[in-house]
Order: sequence, then C-alpha cells, then structure tokens
Amino acid sequence: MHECLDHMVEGIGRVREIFPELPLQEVVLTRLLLMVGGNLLGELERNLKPHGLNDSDFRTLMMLYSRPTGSATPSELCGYAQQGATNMTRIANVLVKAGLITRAPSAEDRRRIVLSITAAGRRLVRKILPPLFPSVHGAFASISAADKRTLERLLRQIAVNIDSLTQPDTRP
Amino acid sequence: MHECLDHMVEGIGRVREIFPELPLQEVVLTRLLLMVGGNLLGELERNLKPHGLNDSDFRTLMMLYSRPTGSATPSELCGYAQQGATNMTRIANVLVKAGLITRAPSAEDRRRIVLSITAAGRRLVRKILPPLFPSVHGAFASISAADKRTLERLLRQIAVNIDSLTQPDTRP
DNA sequence: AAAGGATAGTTCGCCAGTGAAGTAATTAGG
DNA sequence: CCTAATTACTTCACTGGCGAACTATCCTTT
Repeated sequence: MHECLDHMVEGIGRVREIFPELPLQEVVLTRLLLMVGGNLLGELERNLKPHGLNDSDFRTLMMLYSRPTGSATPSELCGYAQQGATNMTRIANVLVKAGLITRAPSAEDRRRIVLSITAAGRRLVRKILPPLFPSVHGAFASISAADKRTLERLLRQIAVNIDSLTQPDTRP
Repeated sequence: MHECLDHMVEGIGRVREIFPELPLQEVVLTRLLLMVGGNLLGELERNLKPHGLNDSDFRTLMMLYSRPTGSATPSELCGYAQQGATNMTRIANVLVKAGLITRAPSAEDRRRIVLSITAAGRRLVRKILPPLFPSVHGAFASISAADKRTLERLLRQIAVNIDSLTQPDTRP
C-alpha cells in the first residue's frame, strides 16, 4: 500500500504541473483517506468473513445489540447506519435466515416491522467481538492519545464540511 | 451525518459497558474514518456522474493522463490503483467504449495489452478536473495547513499499521 | 368519513467489485 | 530444447449496494 501511495502522490504532482491551481495537499489527503478507509474495511471484513458476516451485517447486528431493548425497526437502523431501505431489507433477510435476529410485525403501527436480536445473535456478538479488538487496536498502534484526539477532531471537521457541501444550506 | 455519528458513539459506549476491554477511541476512529471515507467518495462520484464516470474509471483515466507516455498496461494500473485484474478489464472496456483510451497489443510481450489515453480522453480530463477542485478544497475547509500535514502523517501511519497487520512480517 | 399525501417495507433491475477458473505467452530448469 | 512454472489478461458466477416502482398502512384535511 505504501508503494502504491508514493506512486499516486507522484502522479498527482505531475498532473499539478499541468493544472497549477490543483489543490495538491487536499487531493493527496482525499486519496489517502479513501485508500486507508478501503483497506481498513478490508481488514475488518477479513475478520468477520469466517463467521459469514460482512461489515453491514455486523454493524446492523451490533446496533440491535447495543439497544437497551435489543430491537428496532428497519427504518431506524437505516438512519443510524446510513443505508438505504433496500439494503436494510436484504441485510435483515440474511440475519433472520442465520437465526441472529427475528422479524415481527409491529402492534401499534402495522406498516412497521420490528427486528429483535435473538439469544443466538447475542452469543455470536460475544464470540466475535473481543477477537476484533487486537486488529482495531493495531490499526492505530504507535499513535499517541493526543494524536488520536486530533485525528478524531479533524475527521469530524471533514464530516461537517462534507455535510455542508451536500446540503448547500439548511435554512427556512 | 452528524446525528448518525453521535448515535453511533452512544451505541459504542453502551457496548463498552458490557465489554470493558473494548478500545473505545479506536473503534470510534475506525467508524468515523469509514463513514467520512464513504461520504467523501459519494461526493466525488456525484461530481463525476454527469460525465458518465465513476471514481474507478476516473482514477484509471487520470493515471494514464499523468504518465509521461500517456499509456500503461492493465497490470501496472492494477498495482497503482489497488484493483483486481478482473475489474481493470471491465474498466478498460468502459473507457475504450467511451473512446477515452485505446487498447493495443504490446509488441515486445504478446501477453500484454497497452492502454493509451486518446485526445478525447485528455480533453475530458481538462474539462472535468478543474470543476472538481472546489469540492476537494471544500472538504478540507477550515482546517489549518499544519492540521492538514498532521492529518496526512497520521493517515500514513495508519496505512503502515494496516500493512503490517495484513502481512504479519516480511522477512527472509 | 373520504381523498390526498406521507411513511414503511419490499421487489426488481442495474452497476461495481471479487474469487476461481480458463487461455495464451513467456521464462526457468533439467 | 522441451517441460514446468509464472505472468497477463479474460470470462463467469456471485456478493453488495442503489434508485425506481409497488403495496400497504397511517395521517391530515376538509
């Protein structure tokens, strides 16, 4: 990945000779962020695959696990996990088929479905979550606590910036 | 995205009450990184879509554009762009069909194919690249030059860490 | 209480990416 | 040299995700 990165920076530099107004550092950061994100996701899923889950499935399961009631509706999960309703349906199908969650019609609103984590689902979380910690920790090894806080601050700032790029301005 | 983030941090906090050894900050950073990366990519592709390209297509085109010769073989591009050969074949098909690159057999090694950017390809780059700059710049707005350098350093460190997670150790 | 609109979930068809297997050309070993 | 291993690219089948269209239920307005 390191070699790939160097090559990329070199290429961006050459392009900048043709477009002098190219924001060099920002483009490098963008590519770097995308590359690191992609590889981080890959590493995560490499750990999840043996259990037959991908990151979306896992995230959904964890969201149910983390709820005090152990249940939620698909649309709630969509909001929290930044996923389309379409995809949520598919994920729920997978998890239900695996016996990790149940699907039940809601009593007070018959349009709704309530997804609830099962005992097997909780058992699986207890089984696969702890072995994930070393990898997560490893990805940020040799980064000081202060730097981690800085990183979080900067990433949050980027998040805010992207939000305001997407929705030009939210005003009455 | 901000709301979604807060909810996520809250959920991670609840899970940590059950697994006290959960590396809170690292997990938050991981999720933050993945979320920001995803949205950044989305924003990028939103700008590319009107031209019928996605990020992979665009990256590949840019890689050819940035080469002094304007050409490369698929496997070279795979290495630089972190993509499988399979996908490179498909991307090349797309770009060839759009008339942005050409596919020609290599003279000195007949297994190889040489992809070369066409005049139309260069024209398209000149057309769509500059309008991208404001978005890229905007994503990192209100971040100081020093912070940007810090961000680059930290992301590079994470890249190195992930690399060494993936390949336990490269030694003779 | 009936009509129009909003919301929840599903289905369908498409695009993007991957692993495994296949073909063809080159290189290495005996 | 001729076989075996390697390398380059392609094809196929599958997973993952998305937008658009559909159905069913609820809410609002009159």
